[in-house]
Amino acid sequence: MKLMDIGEVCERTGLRPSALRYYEDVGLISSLCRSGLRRQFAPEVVTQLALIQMGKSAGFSLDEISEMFGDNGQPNVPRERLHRKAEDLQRQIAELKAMREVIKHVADCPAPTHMECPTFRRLVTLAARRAGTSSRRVRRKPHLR
Amino acid sequence: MKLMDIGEVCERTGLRPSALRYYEDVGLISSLCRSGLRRQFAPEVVTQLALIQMGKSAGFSLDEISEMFGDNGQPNVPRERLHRKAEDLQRQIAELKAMREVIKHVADCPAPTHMECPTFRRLVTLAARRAGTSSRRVRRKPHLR
DNA sequence: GCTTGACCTCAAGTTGACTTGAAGTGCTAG
DNA sequence: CTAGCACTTCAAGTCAACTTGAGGTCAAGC
Repeated sequence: MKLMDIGEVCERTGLRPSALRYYEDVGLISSLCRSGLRRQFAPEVVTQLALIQMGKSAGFSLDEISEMFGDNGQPNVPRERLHRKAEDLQRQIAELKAMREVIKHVADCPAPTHMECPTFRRLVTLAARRAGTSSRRVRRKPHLR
Repeated sequence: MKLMDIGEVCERTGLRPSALRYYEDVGLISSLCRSGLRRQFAPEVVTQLALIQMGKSAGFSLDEISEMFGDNGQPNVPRERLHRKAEDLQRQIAELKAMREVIKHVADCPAPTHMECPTFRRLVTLAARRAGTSSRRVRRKPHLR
């Protein structure tokens, strides 16, 4: 089980060193030891980081992610709670689908002003009703250098 | 066509006055006129705001939203671009579904450590592969008072 | 005339998730 | 022995999307 420098982890995950150090800081991942000053990571962090990236793009905050999969990918949260997360996700999926329909409609509908198109209004008001009931929050645009 | 005070718009949308003023500031919505100091909004802003909320919970930034539906809900963006947005959304939907599967699995799988469970690893690596190809970014947790 | 309540403006603060920069460490190669 | 490189720490900066707070306006009701 060969250990990796931060640079190698970066290469394999596409993340930047500063991000990995930050994740370690907040306890999302951990390095096994140091070689001199350098952090040494076990190969599993690559999988863990994949999980983290997935969680992020699903709209979970780092806090929620570490809640779901503790320091080593183990969930430290009751099943019931996880099932609620899954339901949350289900709701967010529905919202995204609604949004996709609206966008497709806008792209293709020839009506001069969408606010007057009944299909459009129906899509939006339906979606708005749902939006009120959901509490999903989603991550923001990362600052891409 | 009766005009509305900011307070009424807030009531109908669940948004806070400060948010509406901010949206007006950045040009997402606009008030028709003032009565004294008070902004007067047309009833359509309610629909517009629903659209905005939908966009946000779909992970679009306010910038992207105003790009998609200009100041009055009219898109000022070529169809082709909108179709790309729809495809983006499709990808994000797939990611969310993957995440949902992972969570469901974690909730129910009896394996002592998930990192060793083959199903888990398969789900994660599959999802990671996809995550690399997508560029969807998603809004962050709002600061709920 | 005075209070109350709903609005207003403007500047500054907050949050999460990093990034940036300055200054230092430690191994390797020439 | 020195240079270079990949790493290190730590404090401060950045970004979007608001919120908060101080101080002001205005119409309505007592």
